[in-house]
Amino acid sequence: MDQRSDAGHPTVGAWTKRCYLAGRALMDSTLRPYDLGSTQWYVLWHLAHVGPTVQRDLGRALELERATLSGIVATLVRKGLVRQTSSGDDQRQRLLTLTAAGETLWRELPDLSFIHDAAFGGIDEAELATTIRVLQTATGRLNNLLRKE
Amino acid sequence: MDQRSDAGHPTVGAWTKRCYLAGRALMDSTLRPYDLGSTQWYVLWHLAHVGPTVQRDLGRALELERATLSGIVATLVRKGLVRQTSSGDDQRQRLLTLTAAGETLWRELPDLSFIHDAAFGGIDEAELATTIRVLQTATGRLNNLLRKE
DNA sequence: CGAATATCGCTAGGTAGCGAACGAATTATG
DNA sequence: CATAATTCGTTCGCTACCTAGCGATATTCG
Repeated sequence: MDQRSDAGHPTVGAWTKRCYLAGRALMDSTLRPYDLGSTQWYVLWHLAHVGPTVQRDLGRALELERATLSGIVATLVRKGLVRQTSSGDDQRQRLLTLTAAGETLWRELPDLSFIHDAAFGGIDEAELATTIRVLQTATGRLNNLLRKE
Repeated sequence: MDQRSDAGHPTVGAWTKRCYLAGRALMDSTLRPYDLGSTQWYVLWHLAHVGPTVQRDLGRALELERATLSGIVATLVRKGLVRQTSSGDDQRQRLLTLTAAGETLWRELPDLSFIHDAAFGGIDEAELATTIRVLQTATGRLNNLLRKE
């Protein structure tokens, strides 16, 4: 979504895309030596910090569709980093746990918080708050339109 | 790239992702009846407004890698909407032109500018300017880090 | 209780993005 | 001029997002 105006001057939409893709690119390139994608990293992060999690809850936490997470988990299982066991309560649910290999790899991984700091560190707090409010407003409006279709 | 903080409160990065994805989702769902993706729409837009364009220049205008655009153009060619001819000057270059079918389809397509208006319309100009500046700064920093790797 | 409904995870098929590597063509350089 | 370096577009293989639809399980409700 470039959303650049006809005149070619920069729009909020265009910068939103650029910024999102640049951040993801830096995450990806940092994680490339570990053969890990950015969203795979978030799954490991969650399992390492929160502990074993039912797939459904993980999907809600990371704001991913079931199908999307399903594929990412399959990759991590194939790599031997995550284990899927059937949860006792609900036979449909799958409980996700880090394997020993997953825990070992997690300890080797670099801290990725430097990316957010590098991007937004030192910027005036009020301006950051404004940015969040604008993006939040726009997102809400877009999701409203989406739901009405 | 969620980039949500450990505490879980919203970060600029998280909202950047949400906003970008919400905008693209609305574009995609608007274009679904025409069996067209958002970036395909941008290619048609450019060819309809600017005229026949060398693939390389189109890639720069839309800020897409050669490989990415290559695939998108292939799809549009397969659909019979765009024609690829070899440019006279440089035998490597490929000139892109709308076919008759492409021009016909373009005339039927809805105006998508309502999306940007719906998202950011009515928001204080100064706040929008701040948002752009923050995102622009962050993007620049991220790209700097990327280049240094 | 039994039937309709909802939810969980998976598969299939699609778009959009990337890097790496390659052939062909062009440009720069020794 | 000949060779080296670059550029253009393609292909390959990957991540990450989506919708639609399926089977199995839970839940709700008549």
